[in-house]
Amino acid sequence: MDIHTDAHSFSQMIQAIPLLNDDKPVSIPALKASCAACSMHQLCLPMGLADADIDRLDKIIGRRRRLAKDDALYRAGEPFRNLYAVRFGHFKTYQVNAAGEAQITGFQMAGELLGMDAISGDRYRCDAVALEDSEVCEIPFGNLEELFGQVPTLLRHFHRIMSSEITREQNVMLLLGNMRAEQRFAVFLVNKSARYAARGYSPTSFQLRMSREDIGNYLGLTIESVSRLLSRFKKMGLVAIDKREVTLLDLVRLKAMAAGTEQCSPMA
Amino acid sequence: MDIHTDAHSFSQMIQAIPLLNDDKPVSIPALKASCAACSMHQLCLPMGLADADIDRLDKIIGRRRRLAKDDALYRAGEPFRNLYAVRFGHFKTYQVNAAGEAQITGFQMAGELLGMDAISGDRYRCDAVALEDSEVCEIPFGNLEELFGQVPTLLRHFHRIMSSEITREQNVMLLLGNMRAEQRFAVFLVNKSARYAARGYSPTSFQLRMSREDIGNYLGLTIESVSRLLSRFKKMGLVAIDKREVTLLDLVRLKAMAAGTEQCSPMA
DNA sequence: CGCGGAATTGAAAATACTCAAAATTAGTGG
DNA sequence: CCACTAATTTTGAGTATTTTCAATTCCGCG
Repeated sequence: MDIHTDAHSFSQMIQAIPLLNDDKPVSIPALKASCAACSMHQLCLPMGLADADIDRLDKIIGRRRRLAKDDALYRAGEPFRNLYAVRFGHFKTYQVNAAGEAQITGFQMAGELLGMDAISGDRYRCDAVALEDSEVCEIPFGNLEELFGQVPTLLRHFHRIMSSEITREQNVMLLLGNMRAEQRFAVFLVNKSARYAARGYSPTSFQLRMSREDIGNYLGLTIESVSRLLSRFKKMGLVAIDKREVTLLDLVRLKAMAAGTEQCSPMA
Repeated sequence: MDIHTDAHSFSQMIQAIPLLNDDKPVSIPALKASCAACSMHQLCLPMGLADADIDRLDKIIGRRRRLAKDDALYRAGEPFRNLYAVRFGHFKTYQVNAAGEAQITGFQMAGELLGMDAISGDRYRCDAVALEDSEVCEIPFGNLEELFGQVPTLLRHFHRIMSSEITREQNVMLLLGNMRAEQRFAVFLVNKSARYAARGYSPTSFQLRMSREDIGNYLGLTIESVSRLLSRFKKMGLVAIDKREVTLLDLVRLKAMAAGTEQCSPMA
């Protein structure tokens, strides 16, 4: 309901952001992306590509899309045309079952690819929603497929990305299938830590972009359990938390808990 | 311990199976596969390929491998060279965490592809173990990648297969994240039913190839819970079971339970 | 026929959930 | 900018589903 206001203030904010395109004139409002200039190109699809090949990739990349908090990038059932690479901001993807209950299947951050689950059915399989004001590169999949024939390095990297997504999901299955609540939560925090570290941010201090409810849903726990877990971790000196700003005070112990080597007292 | 005996009797059995290769002389003991002649080629990698392209695929396919029950097709940590397509038999794949606990991430049957999670790390990420005497086609991934450049249809289908694997795992996340035990088990049965139906087998009567323990592990439940569930379903007239031979007596109601539309009484 | 692994069943315990209320935070309008 | 309202989060108490531990039973196999 108040998304409109958000979107408006966000579009004002956008004006202030310097455009990174410099190679060619920018057509407004359809911003074109430039992988070479993107800070995420070491993590994203163009990883490891020669400059010439990055240019070819740039040519097929569609416009950028900006989304305000709570905007849907796509929704389950919509026809699949594009993959999306997150430029900045954060997203969540979730599936909705027949009974209308949602399961969050992932949280995505800058440099990560969205929409790969849609390739097989020609329709998006889940909803992708921005957790904050965000920007993505639109990657028309048909064009990408054509490019695969010309840039084998790109194809190989794409396969690696899809493969890691499979691996990531297997790790979540492991988490949901045989970890207790406290271990799940430790894994969650340590995983966030590592991903921020990979992007040059602090591994011990970051903002949780999602609500407690989202965390709980992702971890297969209720919001109350997440809240209690957080309180307990705080009491144990493992973390400090102010609103959604987390500081990991004892990353060593958190990692041990995530690995299952160490455990703390019951919920009490 | 009696695996050796199994393997021996199995290798005897193998002698009796007529070889399907006819194009060229078969080098023994490295059996070559022929996709065109394979009963699974409508479900497997060659799906939708023109005859000429199937031939090209055949040329790169490595030997067939036969495995006795409990044999490992590959183990986590081994270098990744091949994908494997199941010709007949059943497999399970499982990950082992730092604490040594396993989580089964999938059960694979004829026509399904194994090893896709290994592409990103150049090593297998999980163990793949035969649930019964089985056979796979070895698909050297390097060769497959070369073929992708020449057979775009094959590439597209490969992407669809990887994408469906992502989708499948998302569905398991949904199952583990927010379903009660009885719903999980109903989903499990209905899923098996559909996959057998797709292969021309009865959707209402089939053998569970895995132990109760494997089922429990996969569903995030204990073996005791699975056993109780089975007893309850039997008492309700939903299924009949003799050892590992299941008959689904009320597929409609099972589907409703799987969808979350209907639920039965608590564990009592 | 007896051994051993797998499966079933029962009783007790524990983890996490539900329901409910209070406290905190974010958003909105004056 | 502040105050008010709505939403989110925290905390508590009681409950329920599933687990754990233990004892049988069932079956395949030697």
